[in-house]
Amino acid sequence: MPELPEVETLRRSLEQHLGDDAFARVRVHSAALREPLSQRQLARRLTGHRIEGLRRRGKYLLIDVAGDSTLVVHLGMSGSLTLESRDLPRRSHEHVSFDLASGRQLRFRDPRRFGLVFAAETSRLARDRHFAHLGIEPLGGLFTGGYLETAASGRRCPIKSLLMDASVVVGVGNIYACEALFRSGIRPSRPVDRIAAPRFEALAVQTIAVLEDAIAQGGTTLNDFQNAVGEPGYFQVELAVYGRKGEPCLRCARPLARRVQANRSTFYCPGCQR
DNA sequence: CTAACTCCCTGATAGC
DNA sequence: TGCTATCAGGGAGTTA
Repeated sequence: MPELPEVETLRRSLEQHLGDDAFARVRVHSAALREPLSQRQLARRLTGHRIEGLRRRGKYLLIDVAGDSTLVVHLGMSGSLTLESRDLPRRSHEHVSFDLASGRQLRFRDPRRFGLVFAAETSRLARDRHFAHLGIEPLGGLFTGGYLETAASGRRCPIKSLLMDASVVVGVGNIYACEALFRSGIRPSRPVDRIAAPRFEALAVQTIAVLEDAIAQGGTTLNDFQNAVGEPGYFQVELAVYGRKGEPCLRCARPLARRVQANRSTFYCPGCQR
């Protein structure tokens, strides 16, 4: 389940291994993703263009090419983007392949097809409908307790919903929301209008901390996450609450609980989190 | 406006 | 062994 740390891990591994390269050919094998893939659009914007840089916005990976175009990739639930040998046979659920000038191939694979791949004009990307409504980057220096408190004003939703609201702050999915709330001692169901300033501050600090810790470990690999060259992450061994229902809390040893909140599994400690 | 739901998809796993 | 049910969830859309 790629969240911000996994996408950042992918970005860094691509940056490291891609080097100076260019798109030579784009092939769409199956177009039915979250939004229909357009071979024509991808080919027109990418073919023959040199790769100029790799960026990330929330959970979106952005590959900028010469000529004011950007390849946008969202991994959804089960997506992967890997550098392969061109000779390697196509695997199931490989929806797009990008031949590179160096002879290698970049492949997008996504069994559950919640992912997204498209190309757009770089200079208009911020106004694209996928990005226009997005909130701030949690690791961008503006994410503070005060920011969260302001975002919460006038709202009464559970704090976990606020933390996972991409129009407030991007990149925080179910796993890291659970972990950040555990680290800050806040119960996920607590209404945002019942949280005082110091606790918002703790939550901002701990959200940043858990994301940075996960990036340092190359992300979390529960089932299938891998970076651009097929390596897994290792943060799963440091998860304190996610997936640990019934197991002892690392802080107070009481059994951890699981509740369904907003149709998502929420893991927390009934003892430590209030 | 907010909050809470539904849907999309397939692989892994549990239960019988 | 082989079936069926359940679960995983980001983001868009719908409903109240």
